[in-house]
Amino acid sequence: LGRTNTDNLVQQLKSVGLRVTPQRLAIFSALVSTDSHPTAQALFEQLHPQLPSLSQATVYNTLQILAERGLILEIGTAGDGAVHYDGDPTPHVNLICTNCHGVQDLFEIPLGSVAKDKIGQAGFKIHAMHIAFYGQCQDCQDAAASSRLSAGKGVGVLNEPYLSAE
Amino acid sequence: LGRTNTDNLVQQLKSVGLRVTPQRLAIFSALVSTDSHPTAQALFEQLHPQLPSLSQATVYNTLQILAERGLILEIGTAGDGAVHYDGDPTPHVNLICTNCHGVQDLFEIPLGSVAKDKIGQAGFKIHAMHIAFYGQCQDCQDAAASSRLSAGKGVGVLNEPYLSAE
DNA sequence: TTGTATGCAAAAACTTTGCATCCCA
DNA sequence: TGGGATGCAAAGTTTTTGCATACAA
Repeated sequence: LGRTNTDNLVQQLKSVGLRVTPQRLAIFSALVSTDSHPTAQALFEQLHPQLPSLSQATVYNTLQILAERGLILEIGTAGDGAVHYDGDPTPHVNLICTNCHGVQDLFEIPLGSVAKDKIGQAGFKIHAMHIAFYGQCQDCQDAAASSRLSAGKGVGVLNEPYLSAE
Repeated sequence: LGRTNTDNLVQQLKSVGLRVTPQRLAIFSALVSTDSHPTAQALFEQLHPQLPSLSQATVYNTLQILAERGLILEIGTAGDGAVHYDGDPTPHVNLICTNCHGVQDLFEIPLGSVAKDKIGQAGFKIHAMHIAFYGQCQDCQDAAASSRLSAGKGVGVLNEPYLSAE
């Protein structure tokens, strides 16, 4: 991994108010560098040989905080029992195989009647779908506003249209 | 719950080749009757008092098989560590609060620039989104075709456009 | 230096499994 | 009756927590 890329990751960490540690950089970098969608366990096993001092707790904590700050994306479950992570938080579609639990990405979000064609091109047979927006409900916003408890640096709110009409 | 409603659930179970047992009916019915998106644990705790013989394993197994057959929907994680279920498999958007982990439904799927307005009406502030299609990847289809191992009753494939353009 | 982040290990929580029994079709 | 479904309890995974130490800023 070149310096440029590492610098970029460092910038991102700093931009959301996180300290830059070797462990964080390793975890973040590994996730961003892969097209797979690993679990905390998988990342730990991948990194541990090179970074023997790394602990599982750190991996879990780090992934959680990176997702919280919007640097990575938490993918629910892929049908196995564990949480998977996606190093690219850019809005995109995941094609999740209910058989092998693999996850493919589709960056041109296909909508309307176009969906079938695009996804069909990937040879993917759809059984079910799930669309989720993560954020804060009205109640939690109200509670936060009145209690001032969550006055820290919050993550930004997406302001653009998330989906193109075609 | 009236007889009509129960009959409907019974029909659904039979239509996907599942036997009708008191436990299944109770679990299915409880999930369909609520607007919340409970976990296996939550359903167990809700039903156990009325159905003392019910075991946790049955709840986990039943939810898994109902989701497999498309009668209910498995929602990845809501940010807590557990799998949530949605009693309505009709394609719709979930608004998941990263603070309280509550899940709201939005049945008119808002797309394009309409998204912000519709979701804004719900008072929801979006931080991230996730769109997922579940199904079978090309490799698994090929493997199934050649080995004939998964020759049992499969779930149907969605054939209609999943999302309306507006 | 100061508060965050880490490592370690134990604990908690969630989920699956094996097997004998039961019971729906 | 026969194969699927259940209950029970134990085991397996995944994830969180507490606390002392280390370290980035």
